[in-house]
Amino acid sequence: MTDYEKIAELLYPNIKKTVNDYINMYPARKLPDGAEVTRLAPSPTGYLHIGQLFQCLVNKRIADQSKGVFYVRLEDTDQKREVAGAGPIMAEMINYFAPYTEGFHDYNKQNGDYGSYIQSERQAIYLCFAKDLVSRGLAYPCFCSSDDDDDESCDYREEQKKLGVPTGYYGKWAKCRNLTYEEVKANIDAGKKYTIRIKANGNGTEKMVHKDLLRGSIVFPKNFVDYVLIKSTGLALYHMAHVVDDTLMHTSTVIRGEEWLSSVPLHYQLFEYFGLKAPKYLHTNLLMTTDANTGNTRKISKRYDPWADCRWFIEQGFPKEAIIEYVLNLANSAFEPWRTANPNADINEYILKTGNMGKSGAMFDMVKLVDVSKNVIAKMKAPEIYSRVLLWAKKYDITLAYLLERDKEYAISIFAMDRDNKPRPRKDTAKWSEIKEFYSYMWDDLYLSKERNYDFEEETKLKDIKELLERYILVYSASDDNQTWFNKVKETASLCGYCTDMKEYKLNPEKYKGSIRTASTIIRVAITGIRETPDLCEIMKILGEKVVHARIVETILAIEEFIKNGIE
RNA sequence: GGCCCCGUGGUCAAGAGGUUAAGACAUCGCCCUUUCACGGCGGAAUCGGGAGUUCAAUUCUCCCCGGGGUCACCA
Repeated sequence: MTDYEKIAELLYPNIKKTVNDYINMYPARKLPDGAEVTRLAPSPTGYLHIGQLFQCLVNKRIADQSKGVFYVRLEDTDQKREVAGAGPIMAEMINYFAPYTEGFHDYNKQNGDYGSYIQSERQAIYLCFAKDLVSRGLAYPCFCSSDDDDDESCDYREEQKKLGVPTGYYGKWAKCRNLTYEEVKANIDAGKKYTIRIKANGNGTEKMVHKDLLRGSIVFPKNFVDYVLIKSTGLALYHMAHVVDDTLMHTSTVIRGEEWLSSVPLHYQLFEYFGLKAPKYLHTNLLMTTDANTGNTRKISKRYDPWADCRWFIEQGFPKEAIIEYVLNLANSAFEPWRTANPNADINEYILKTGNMGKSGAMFDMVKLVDVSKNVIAKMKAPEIYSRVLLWAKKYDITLAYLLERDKEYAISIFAMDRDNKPRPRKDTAKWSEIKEFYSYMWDDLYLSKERNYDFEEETKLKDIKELLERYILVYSASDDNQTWFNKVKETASLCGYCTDMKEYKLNPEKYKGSIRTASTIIRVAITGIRETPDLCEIMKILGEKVVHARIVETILAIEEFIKNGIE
């Protein structure tokens, strides 16, 4: 037995399995040629971040389009940062946007043959791999930390900064690197806690090449820092878990954010030490935003940007297709031309090519999302909008939900306005939360409960409004078709001195009180309170004779009141 | 500061030695129109800077500058 083997036994007498045992336990997946196995590995520290969704969608697409597998693994090795209950909620969100079968769903619900998909349950595996490294002298126990906290008590970092050399545990600062069996044993016997560190073989000048699926060849100095692999608690760090898990779970391509690029040398070293083949890597760009206060570009943060949390978009009522489309568009610029060419194709038919993904940080543009969302909603028919809005409203707006359910047909007819019967549908709704306010005049419950604030045009005189409405109410009939309806509006307008021909009006505006636009606006405002609405004739038909009548009369009365008070 | 990534209009970006430097969103103007939205037409707006290589550089090389990431017993 070598000293290394003796140390390994001393540290982990109960680990009997070998690395090979585990490797044999999880044989390669049976998948068609070219199938990619990808994963999302969130840590349960909060809720799904929009940047994670970005990673998630790319991973999912790459797997699906190659007939491979996309799975979810919970990286919960950091108990300190863990937020209770966050894991299952994250899984639910991932599943909402990118349905998956294999992996973690809940602490008592996992699917797949390569589990556990919860890292805290994999401790024995990591320790086995660590023991293997220790027994071969490629890793070693380090006692440099103080007993009760995770702060390295060695103050070598300050010294290194002063010296202007890279910070880290290496070289002469790596005091535990060459401890003998006897020294290790003495420390252990003294009850000292220890971490396991990799014994790096780079010297800071030796180079290595990483071939990234997106970024091409990148030259790094070979890793020369003895990073911690196993914490003093016995739990693994990301680097160790990544190498072990992605090997055992047979991940073919690791797609992760650019923030991981700088740890690639460490990961390669680990694979090399284990004699394992590293997966393919793709390091994506990062999602950014402009800081409202400083004007600087920065990473999207949960602290400052409420929309960093994916739930925000759902609460706002953005359809998930819109969110997916926009994020995919950010990930891959070829998406938008594809969507233009295939407006009705299922999003799962899109083939995402890794070569033309963006390399530089992408600004998250809410305005563009809104546009994408409007287009997505514009493709929906009224019944679909109805069920979508209802589903949303049940959770976020019970008043709306009540109105929708009270009279389903009525609600659908509202959503059908300027939409189902038009070649080019309206594009004015981006999210469900806008619906209630936008169509508030369509429900008396909402309309009557609000303070009336007639939005007539400034220059229109009250007495003229009154006159027009009084005349119009006499000819109005709920049974009129669109043409008849408009003819009546024109006749009334003409009688009151408005010009019904826009060209004529533009030539001689002084001859008239206003144009047919002015007259129409008066009726529109009398009925809806506002100047901008879908087709007025349709609105009046849906509202019905009684309501239209009541609203016009109410308006006339209100105007009389204004006039009485000397307002013109 | 060391190492690494990135740099085309306000935003996402196509272009890979020779182009009037695409397209989408936003913005401005006009048209259509009973309002708004839609739609149509048009405008303004971009190759970070400097050296090289070349007959020719947005495109290749180098330097600089700028932005970002990372240097934890976090992921």
